[in-house]
Amino acid sequence: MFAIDLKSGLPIYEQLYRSVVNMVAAGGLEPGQAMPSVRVVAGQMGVNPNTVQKAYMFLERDGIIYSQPGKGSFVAEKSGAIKKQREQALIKLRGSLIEAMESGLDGEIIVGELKKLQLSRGEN
Amino acid sequence: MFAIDLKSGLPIYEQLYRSVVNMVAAGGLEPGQAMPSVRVVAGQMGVNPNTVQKAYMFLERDGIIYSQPGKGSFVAEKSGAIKKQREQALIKLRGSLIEAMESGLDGEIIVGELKKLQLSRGEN
Amino acid sequence: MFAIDLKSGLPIYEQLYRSVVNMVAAGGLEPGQAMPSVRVVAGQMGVNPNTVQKAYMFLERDGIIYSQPGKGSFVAEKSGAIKKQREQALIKLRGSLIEAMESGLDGEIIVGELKKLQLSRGEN
Amino acid sequence: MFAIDLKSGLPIYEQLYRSVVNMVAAGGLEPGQAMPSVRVVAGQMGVNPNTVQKAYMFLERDGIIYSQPGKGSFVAEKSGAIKKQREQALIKLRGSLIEAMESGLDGEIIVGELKKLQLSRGEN
DNA sequence: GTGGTCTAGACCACA
DNA sequence: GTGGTCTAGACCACA
Repeated sequence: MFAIDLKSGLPIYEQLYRSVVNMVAAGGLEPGQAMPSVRVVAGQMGVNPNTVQKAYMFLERDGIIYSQPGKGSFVAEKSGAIKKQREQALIKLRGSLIEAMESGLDGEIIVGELKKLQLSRGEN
Repeated sequence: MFAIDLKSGLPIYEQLYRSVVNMVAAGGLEPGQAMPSVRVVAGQMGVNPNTVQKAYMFLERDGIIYSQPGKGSFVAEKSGAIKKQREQALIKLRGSLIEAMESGLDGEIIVGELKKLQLSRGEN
Repeated sequence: MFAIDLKSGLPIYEQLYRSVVNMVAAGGLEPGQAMPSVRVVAGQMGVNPNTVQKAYMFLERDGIIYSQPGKGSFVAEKSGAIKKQREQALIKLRGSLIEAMESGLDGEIIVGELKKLQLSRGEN
Repeated sequence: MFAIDLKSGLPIYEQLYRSVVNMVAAGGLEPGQAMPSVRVVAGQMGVNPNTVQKAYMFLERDGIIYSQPGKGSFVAEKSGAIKKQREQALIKLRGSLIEAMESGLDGEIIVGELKKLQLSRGEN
């Protein structure tokens, strides 16, 4: 249903959050589509309903989904998810760049890594 | 003495660990040099000795320092620790770069972030 | 629950660590199985939770178990840990054999020790 | 003067003890020969006199050296040192064998290691 | 004095 | 309830 890894160390609600964001951004969840209910997700993934509820709360706060009382939760505009995903990617990237530079990795090596990845992705 | 920020959310022992690693990498602590004792660090930083002990334990485990009960703790050879640190930073950086590109962040934006960081670090 | 001997001189957390490693290696603890909680182990063995926590921390660091805050600790895949353990045992054994031979101990005496141990273990 | 490794983790007095035992057993220190005084050893090795004193105390207790009040310490019979060395090697070997077997290493593998070492030493 | 271990007990995020 | 962090304070071997 959603991709979570119990061994990853990341809180499960955080993994659920990201999984939904990524699915909306990638088109796996269409805008307007009904989200599975908290209980269904919890049941199918063998996870505590409180945990799913927490993920949904943050998703709504960030405008990735919206809830209609009595009807359930629905997927919001795709653009919001994409924006959020980029924000998160950028924050993480900044952290990695700082660590890389603090460890003495040269700027050229970093740009080299980037170019290698661009090439490999361009060839896919 | 060492840089820690109680509000950062990161555990204190983890901040101490990183602070020492960075100082060794930057040459602020020379190989063979005596580290300030667990009790001294605890006293000067207003932190419990157990917390400092925990940081020192991880530092020894990772070969950054070595301890001699009864004598004190000493900075280990620089090369091993630094090399390991760079490896880890590079692996993390690759992951972030892939995520950034998958989220649609442009290569130019990424290089831009790198340049911003280089400037801010160069000006320090 | 786990085998510890307060008189042995070895730290309690180290004995707990070894006991768990041996049980996983011997199949007494199956991969994926839930470990008894830190508090339960502490209570049943008459030991402080911090001490058990320390053992669990090292077990997780070495990939013998993995922890999920809020859920519990679980036995990890068997293969990785065991393989590592064997490697370390073999390296240590080689060192001991060299020392034994250098000190003039005969090969037959060494094999005799091995057979004695095999007998005593086979009879358990 | 004597072989000690500050990073080894073994107490220094224990390393001094072993170093003397090995030197007597190997003939580097002759029976009847005067041992360097505690102060000289401490001075030359940059070690606390208390530490050297402790090593000498155990060496005398185990009959490796003997002291003549007012004259100093002297190397005892070679046979005592050799016997002690073998004892220690055997104790260490037993520990390694137990660990090796607990980690699941087969008895044949262990004997194989022994034979490999015997061959390589026979060819030296 | 120095590192290392341990107890007792508190508080936190997460489930 | 569960793991994780932290304080306060004791005790030990070693130097």
